[in-house]
Amino acid sequence: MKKETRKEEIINTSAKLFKEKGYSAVTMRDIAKAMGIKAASLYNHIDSKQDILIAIIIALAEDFTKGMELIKKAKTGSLEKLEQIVVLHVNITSNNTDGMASLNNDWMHLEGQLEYYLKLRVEYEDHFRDIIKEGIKKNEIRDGNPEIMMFSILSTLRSLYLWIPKKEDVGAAELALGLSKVLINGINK
Amino acid sequence: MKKETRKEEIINTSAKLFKEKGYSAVTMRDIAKAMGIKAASLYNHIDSKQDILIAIIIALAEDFTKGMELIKKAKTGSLEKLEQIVVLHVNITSNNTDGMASLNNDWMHLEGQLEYYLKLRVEYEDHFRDIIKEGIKKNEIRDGNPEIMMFSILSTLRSLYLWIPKKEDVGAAELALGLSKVLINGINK
DNA sequence: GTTATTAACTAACAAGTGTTAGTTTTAAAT
DNA sequence: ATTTAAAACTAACACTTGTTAGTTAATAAC
Repeated sequence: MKKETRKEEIINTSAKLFKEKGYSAVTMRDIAKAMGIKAASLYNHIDSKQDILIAIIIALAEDFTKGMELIKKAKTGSLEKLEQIVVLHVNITSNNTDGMASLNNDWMHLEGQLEYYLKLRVEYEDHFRDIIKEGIKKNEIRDGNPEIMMFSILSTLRSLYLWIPKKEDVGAAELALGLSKVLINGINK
Repeated sequence: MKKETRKEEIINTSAKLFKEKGYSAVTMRDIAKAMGIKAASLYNHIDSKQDILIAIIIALAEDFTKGMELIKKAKTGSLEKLEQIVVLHVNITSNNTDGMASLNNDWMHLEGQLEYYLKLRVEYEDHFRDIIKEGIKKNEIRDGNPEIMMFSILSTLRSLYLWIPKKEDVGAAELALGLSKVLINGINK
């Protein structure tokens, strides 16, 4: 655990505020006040408000891309791959619930990097869908609408940032296991 | 279909813009421009920007509350009740995808009615959880963490507003059916 | 055809926005 | 002790924000 730089402090403080009110509703003065300094002082460490948002979102998006690369490569079955995706989301989200709020809700306020972000997201979803389709073909996954399946699972995983902070008692491993069970086997007896 | 009043036009236009950029990033001038009038003219029909948000969110929240009342009363099994909840979400969301974006993402910007909104939401979730717990007790639902089950299903249903506009070819009934299957039975073969 | 009523307009306000310039303090290096 | 660099400060800028006041145009009622 190396101690975070002032810049990282700004980014983390901003992410926390962005989670509460959204990027547009948070002012540079809000961020400064939360750190006990003046707004102008922030500019000794960052170039603009926009740069803070980019730092938060792009780092996370690339984490997901890297994780998906590994899962794609693995020579495991479709259901194991889906379980690994669940673990990926639980892990990344556990480490940065605040940032995940921006990734989910404030990506449209990206200015220079919007196209890059969208590219990463589309690729991620394409790989996700491929895993499901492959599973259906190999008879490991029930025959159904793969679009609905992906939407359902991904919606749940994308909402984890809201849920994890409220359930601190549930460990990451336990949560991933419980989620995998529900997402893969449903709730029907 | 009675023709919508000017006030309703403002609310619907606003909801559409709020969905794209969020409440805070949309200005009264944006709303006016989208309607081909000047910002000041909006105030002949509404009292404040805040009132627009309240109109969008509270109406939807009360629709959900009413729907849940009916489902709660019904003398059906737990799984049927869950299916009815899916239908409720699909129907309300299909009729107002734009408004659902505000309900999900901009509720924290409610000023006078925030507590009321939160009360409705907590009650809704309480009833939802009760249905799952009842189902487990009656052996209709797999024995597992009811909190995770509710979170998973509700996350999916709350994301419908993102998904329905992209899949216009899938009808409401068909979607509700496919979703129920996936949420209740999972994807495992 | 005059009168109300509705809904648009122009102009402006006070407060808040991100950001810059220039200066002072703090702390480390020589 | 002096110099240097990092990080804080004050003050201000140009612009945008929600909203109000006062006025004019369009529509319906009599």
